[in-house]
Amino acid sequence: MPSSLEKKGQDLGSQTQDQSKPRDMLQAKLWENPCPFSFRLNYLALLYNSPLYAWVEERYGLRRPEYVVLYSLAISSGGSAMDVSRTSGFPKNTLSRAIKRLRELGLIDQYEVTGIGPRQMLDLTPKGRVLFDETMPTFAEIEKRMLTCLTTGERQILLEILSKIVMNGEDWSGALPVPNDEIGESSLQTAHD
Amino acid sequence: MPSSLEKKGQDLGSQTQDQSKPRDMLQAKLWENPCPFSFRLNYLALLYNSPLYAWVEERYGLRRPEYVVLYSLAISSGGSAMDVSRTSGFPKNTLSRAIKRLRELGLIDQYEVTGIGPRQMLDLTPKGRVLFDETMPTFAEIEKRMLTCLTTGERQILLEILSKIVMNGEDWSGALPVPNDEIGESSLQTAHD
DNA sequence: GAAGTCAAGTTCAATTTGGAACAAAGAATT
DNA sequence: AATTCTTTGTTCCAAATTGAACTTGACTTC
Repeated sequence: MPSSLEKKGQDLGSQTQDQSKPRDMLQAKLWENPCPFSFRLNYLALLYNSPLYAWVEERYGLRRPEYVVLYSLAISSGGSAMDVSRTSGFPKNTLSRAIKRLRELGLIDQYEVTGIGPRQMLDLTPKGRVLFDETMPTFAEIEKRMLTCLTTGERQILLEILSKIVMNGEDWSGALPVPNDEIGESSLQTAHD
Repeated sequence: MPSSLEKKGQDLGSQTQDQSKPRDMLQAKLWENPCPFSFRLNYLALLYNSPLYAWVEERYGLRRPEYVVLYSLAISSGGSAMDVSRTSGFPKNTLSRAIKRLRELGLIDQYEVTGIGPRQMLDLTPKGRVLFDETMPTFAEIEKRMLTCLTTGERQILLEILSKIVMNGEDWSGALPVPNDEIGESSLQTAHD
């Protein structure tokens, strides 16, 4: 449902002040945004994820964290819960529940490996592999469609550039700059608690 | 599918075996992923959003949907709840709550405009504008840091390409391909409920 | 080898979320 | 003009999420 943006290509030059507002807001977020890159990131991730995870849930009864675990294990040949957490952003207790359910469904197995602390290694069962092989093409197909409007060269450049940013993630993510911190008490009462 | 800058961090075996696995999963998601673009999208959005919204919540007591409303209204000079919903992905009831709280805090105003259905126009109060002006630079700064590893040309190209994909969003988002749909009952009993 | 430290995973409780039903204001159709 | 239809926004409530505390197992240091 979050995908019905601007059904008709109405001319937005009319300027009657209250007509095509949703389009205006999208245009503003695209072209008058102090964070133009971040917006595109979030917006595209949204447009991509929503229909796919809705489909997986409706058709396979797997919620998003569960499918994320399955997918992560599939392409990296196993791993631990913390691996999935760090590369997907879900907190470990959410993943703990997801893993429990996936095991109950017989989609993944848990190997107790001694010598690495309380860590437990996870991997797909054959059944889990079948489910992944069955669903993955749909994810790949939407990604393919998403990139159809680009030339082959553009697709290559895009991946290269994004890779660069990801690999430098440790440099920019983390500590905040907090421009006027420690001095300005902010215009708003810190109303939490 | 990987391009020229393959496997930069392959030499991390010098460390103990402790930290090697999460690295491996990240590398797998980067270079052996059938959806390499989607992963980068989600991963970068995560890395960007998490610290920022945590900061806004801790420092200003505003949760993410609330700040999203504020930000959206700020850069598009007002709008309706549905405008924000469609451009941000949050469902309308979540935004309804957020709007209510922002009004209670005196950060936004609600103008009843007759003649446009039940739609209500929202806009920032001066107080809301101050809060936006105070917080926005931090968001912009993180985005700037995120892009420091790129040349000016690369930044330009990146924005152009992403814009193209966003503008074609209606073409690829929406109906799913569902490769082997309608026939295979899937390998998993639809175990939801 | 015993105590302390640390990271991974689980459980619990409180909060947040979002689907569904509902209410309200125009617009469209007759 | 009356009756539907459509779109926006709100309320309700069940379910999901996640921070915090807790448990477990291994490594470190004495």
